Amino acid sequence: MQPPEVSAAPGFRRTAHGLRSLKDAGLRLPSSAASMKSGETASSELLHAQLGTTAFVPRIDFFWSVLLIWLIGDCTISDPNAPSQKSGARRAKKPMSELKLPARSEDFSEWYNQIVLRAELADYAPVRGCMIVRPYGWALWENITQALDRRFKATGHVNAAFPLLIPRSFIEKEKSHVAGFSPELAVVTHGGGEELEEPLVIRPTSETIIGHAYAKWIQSYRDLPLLINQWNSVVRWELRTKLFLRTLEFFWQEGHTAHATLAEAEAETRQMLDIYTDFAVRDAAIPVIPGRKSAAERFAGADETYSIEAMMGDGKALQAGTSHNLGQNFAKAFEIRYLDQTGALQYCWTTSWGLSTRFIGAVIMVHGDDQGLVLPPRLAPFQVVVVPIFKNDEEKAVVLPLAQKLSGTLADSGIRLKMDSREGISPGFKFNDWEMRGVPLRLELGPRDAAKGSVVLARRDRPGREGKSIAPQQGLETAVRNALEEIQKSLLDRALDFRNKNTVTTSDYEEFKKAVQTGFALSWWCGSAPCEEKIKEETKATMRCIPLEQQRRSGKCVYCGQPAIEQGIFARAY
RNA sequence: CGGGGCGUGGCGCAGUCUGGUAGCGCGCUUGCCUUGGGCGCAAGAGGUCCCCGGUUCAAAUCCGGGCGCCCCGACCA
Repeated sequence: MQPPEVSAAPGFRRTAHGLRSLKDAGLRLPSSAASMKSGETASSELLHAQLGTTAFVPRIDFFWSVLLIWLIGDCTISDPNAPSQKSGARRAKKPMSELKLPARSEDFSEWYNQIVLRAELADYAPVRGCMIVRPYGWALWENITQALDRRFKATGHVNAAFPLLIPRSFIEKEKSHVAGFSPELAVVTHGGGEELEEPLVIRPTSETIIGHAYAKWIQSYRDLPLLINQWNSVVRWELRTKLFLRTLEFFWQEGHTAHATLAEAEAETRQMLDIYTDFAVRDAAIPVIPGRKSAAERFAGADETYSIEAMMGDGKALQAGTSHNLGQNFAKAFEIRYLDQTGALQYCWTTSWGLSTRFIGAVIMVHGDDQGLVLPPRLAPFQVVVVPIFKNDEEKAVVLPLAQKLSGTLADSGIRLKMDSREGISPGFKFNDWEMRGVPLRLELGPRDAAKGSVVLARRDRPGREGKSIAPQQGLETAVRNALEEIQKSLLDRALDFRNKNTVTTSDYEEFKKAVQTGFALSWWCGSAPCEEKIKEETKATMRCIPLEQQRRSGKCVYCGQPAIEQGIFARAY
């Protein structure tokens, strides 16, 4: 069934709370039409009966609609050109637009909000700007944390936990750090009913408190490198928030390392950037551009900041992970020193790196489509959903045990699987439901399959008939694994293709301005802050990063025309 | 922090202008019926109308104050 065209759409904007609605996305009935619903139920049956048997459909149709209007009073039902009252009545009764997401191409922002809520990834919390991560969203986050944690451990890092509360004086010890963070600090002034002597801040990041600890723990070059990571949440008092992308509190990991030399610290910084890149590409199927940040975009307190930048489905950029070389800034502020082999006292070189729940936003915005979420198999909480189909006890007795058996086999082989045995819900509903929630592969198993020894596989990355195929129950595990691999690959290919199509390499400022409206511009930049600033003012695009991979040529700055030796990615950003 | 919108069963809204019985849809519960792309029928449960104060015989509605949320513009993962 096609979603109905409800004629009153223009000008009928959702109200604020409508944005939260799970159920009425896109429903734009005028109140008069809505009120028709109550009166129309009985009549609609009548209409069906009449329409089914008469040759004078158009006349009868008109007659009945007039009667209906008359009965109901002030009712602006309908478009007289509607195909028939039959469908008209059904529409009013059960508008499918109610169940449908806003189209991604029409309202990207609203589409995003709806997906987060309807796929049950997260919900709004009672405090402005905070989010509740729901089990399904948290399961996704857990898979992200595991994929990263594995990589951290493999490169010699260990996990620990540092406190939530930090003495305010700590934040003030590193001057650019204070400048960067003080506007967004949450400060605790009272405890135990008394005003505190020294206010505490809720960590916006943990460089300072970890610096304090490292100063105690590090004495000798033998204590280095120190490689610690922590999984936690931090608070930054943001003014404009959006679930996952920007919330007051967010979850992340922050790695903090100390090294004997600048070279080592730089190598660590770059290694972690590589790890983020590898994770994004291989596990999340998100192509990213690893690069160096300009001075203006650098972390408060870092000598050098690197990031991976990804293109979202609307052409905007999202910083998906960052890695900082902190030089000796924090080492000096917190006296993190060691005795080297010659017995000389040296300041350490430190790094920090983080990836947050914002990454979930990237997954949504890179892969999602009009049907909802699309999750890459390697991160999906459920890689496969099994929908059994039957219409009576007899069929149920055949189908259900078979579905359970096949599910059991697949689950035992390590495939993350959900068997949807909810009763009283039609298979069609389940199809749509799990598509909205992004499950990569659906297995449909009905009486016909049971008889033929087959299963229907439906790929989420190709909605509808196109993505369906029939596989034998024998050797299903292999077929499923192959399908998941293919989906993983096709998601990456598609995202990469999209990014390439929407990235323009240009030295012409007019062309540049056009490019950053819809995607990325790769352009020569002279490296001066004023040019960067002007570009931002004039186009709203910022310097996302200077890609690590550079051509060896040189060129002219896209803004000022002065000689430039590096090309940067410019884009509007989240 | 500036501009706009909103606050009424779980969710979305009507009712507020013009004061007098709190209503609709969805969802939920129970039963029947259905189930290969968002089923249907019937019967139920569920509300301090954001808070405080005022006016009035009477306030969801009028007046004053407060709180909260969402959306659009300057900083950040």
